[in-house]
Amino acid sequence: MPELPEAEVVRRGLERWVTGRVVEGVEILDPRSVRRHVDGPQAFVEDLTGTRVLDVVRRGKFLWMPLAAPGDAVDDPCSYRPRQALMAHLGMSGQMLIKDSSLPPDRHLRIRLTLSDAPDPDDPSQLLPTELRFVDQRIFGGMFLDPLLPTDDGAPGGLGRHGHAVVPEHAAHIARDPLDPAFDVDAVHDRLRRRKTGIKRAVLDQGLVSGIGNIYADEALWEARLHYARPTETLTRAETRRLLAAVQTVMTRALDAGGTSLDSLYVNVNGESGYFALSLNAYGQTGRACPRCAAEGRDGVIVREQFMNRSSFRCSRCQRKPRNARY
DNA sequence: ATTGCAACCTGTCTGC
DNA sequence: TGCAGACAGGTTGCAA
Repeated sequence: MPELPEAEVVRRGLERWVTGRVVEGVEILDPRSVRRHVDGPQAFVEDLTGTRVLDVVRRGKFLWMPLAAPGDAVDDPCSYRPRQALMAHLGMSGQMLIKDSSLPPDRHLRIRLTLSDAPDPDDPSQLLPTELRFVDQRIFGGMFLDPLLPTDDGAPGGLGRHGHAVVPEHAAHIARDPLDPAFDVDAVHDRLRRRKTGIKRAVLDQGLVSGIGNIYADEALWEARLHYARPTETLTRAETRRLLAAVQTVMTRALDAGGTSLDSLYVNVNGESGYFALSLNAYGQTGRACPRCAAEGRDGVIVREQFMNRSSFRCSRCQRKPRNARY
């Protein structure tokens, strides 16, 4: 999927185009894209129709839109307590597109939301596009309505304007991500030290630290010069800090570039690709000289290996396999 | 607690 | 040209 930077690009697009609008119609073109909605796709249509989108929030790779119930007046957005949210996960190939209803249906269009009219903030004489389309080739992603539960950690769930201490039920097990203001590096280090596994497996665990997927795991490990099988219980605090700082800088740079588009499957809400793929140092770079080694006149090369049933990319020289490697 | 694996899907690319 | 197989940004749930 889309990992954290891609999800955040989508969140920003949705925040600008969808916040404040009423969901006037819901059309499900493929019921498999309505996930975990307890009463099924038809109830999803009924429960979502007429609600108003209050905000767009993200934690890790999960996106959600807190909703005002039909007819509820929201005079003070800070005191209104939404009871449910429209949850979305992009899976491996999900897209959220803002389009006008006059445009033809997209290939793999699964869910279509018709939105109330709203003026374009950049040009109030024009109306914004009328639809939010969920497009997903592989159907590993999906949308569903989820109750918002109080959270005991006090801070806002993910990034978003609303500071409610609530989180959707199905995002409650997701840890804070490295770009969350409340992200706690030392707390993650303490949890890492208590685990007995390899570092890459650990950073891909969304319950420990969220938002990291296969691309940014490999990029951050390369940046921090750590092998994916390094045992977590032997990490020094300095190494954990180095790794998580690498995650933060790589993700921030990716966000600035509009995300990583390896093909046309990841795009922002306007259908545009990101260009961080041009800046990848390790992921997908099999056989290329390691950029760091090359700069130092050394001969490290990027190799590809199978790990956790997926590909891992590392430098053969500056990310050597530790003797106590853990898989 | 950790780990491996299958399942959920569609599509593209490579080699025979 | 067809066909089989590998591979692709993720999450969940179950078995060992």
